Amino acid sequence: VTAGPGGGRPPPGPSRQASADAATTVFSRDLLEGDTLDAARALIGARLVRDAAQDGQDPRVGRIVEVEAYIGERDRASHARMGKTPRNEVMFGPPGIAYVYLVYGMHHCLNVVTEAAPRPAAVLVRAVEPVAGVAAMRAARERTARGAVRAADSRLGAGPGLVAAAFDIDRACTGVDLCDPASELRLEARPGDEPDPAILATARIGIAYAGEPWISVPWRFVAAGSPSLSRHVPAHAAT
DNA sequence: GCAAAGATTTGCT
DNA sequence: GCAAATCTTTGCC
Repeated sequence: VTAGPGGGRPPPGPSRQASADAATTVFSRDLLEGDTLDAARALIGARLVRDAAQDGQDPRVGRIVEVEAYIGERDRASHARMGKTPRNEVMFGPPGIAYVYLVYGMHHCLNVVTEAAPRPAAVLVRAVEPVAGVAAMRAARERTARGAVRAADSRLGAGPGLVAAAFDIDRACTGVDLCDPASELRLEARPGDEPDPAILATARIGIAYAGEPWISVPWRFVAAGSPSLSRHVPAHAAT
């Protein structure tokens, strides 16, 4: 395909105009198979990608800038704390799979399953910085909100429920292999020409029910200085 | 079978 | 800063 700037639509078939774009690579499943805290850090800067619903539209791409780790049955903040249930079953399976749940009866949250089966763990994608497909993200947000979305472009994915809304993610996405380049919803590696993000670690958000030490463990990771974080980062956050 | 609570977001005071 | 919106999942009777 030799389409010029703003040029034609991609051809049908499995080749996703691979030659026209800067080389993108799938996010390696190996990075998700080991320690979940390492996996969480590795996901900062990676891309969340959703293919366009129709030819001629831009795919949605978000740079992951905020995540949280939920690790094992002993983590009282994790959905795995009550053992395997119908809802959390996928957490006990292989890494790289999507786990999506509904929270507060209205918001969906996307997790990436980590660690080898049968260890239950996952990383919650809390915020992304829009990179491409911004119009599609806003349109999806407005469908969910059933009204105008006043947020700035940089804030379209600035929270776990907002990531799901902007990317049309719901529980039907549970089980999708996010490391499969053929998946409509997937992860891609940080572009090679982008520097390593500076990462800060803080306590996780919204888990006061879990008690200590789970409330305080620094298992939330953010890309320092991103305009798309769900919340402000404490000044003394660890690296 | 029923009650309670939740890995959130938004808008109003 | 606080409360409402909204419904699934889980725990207990």
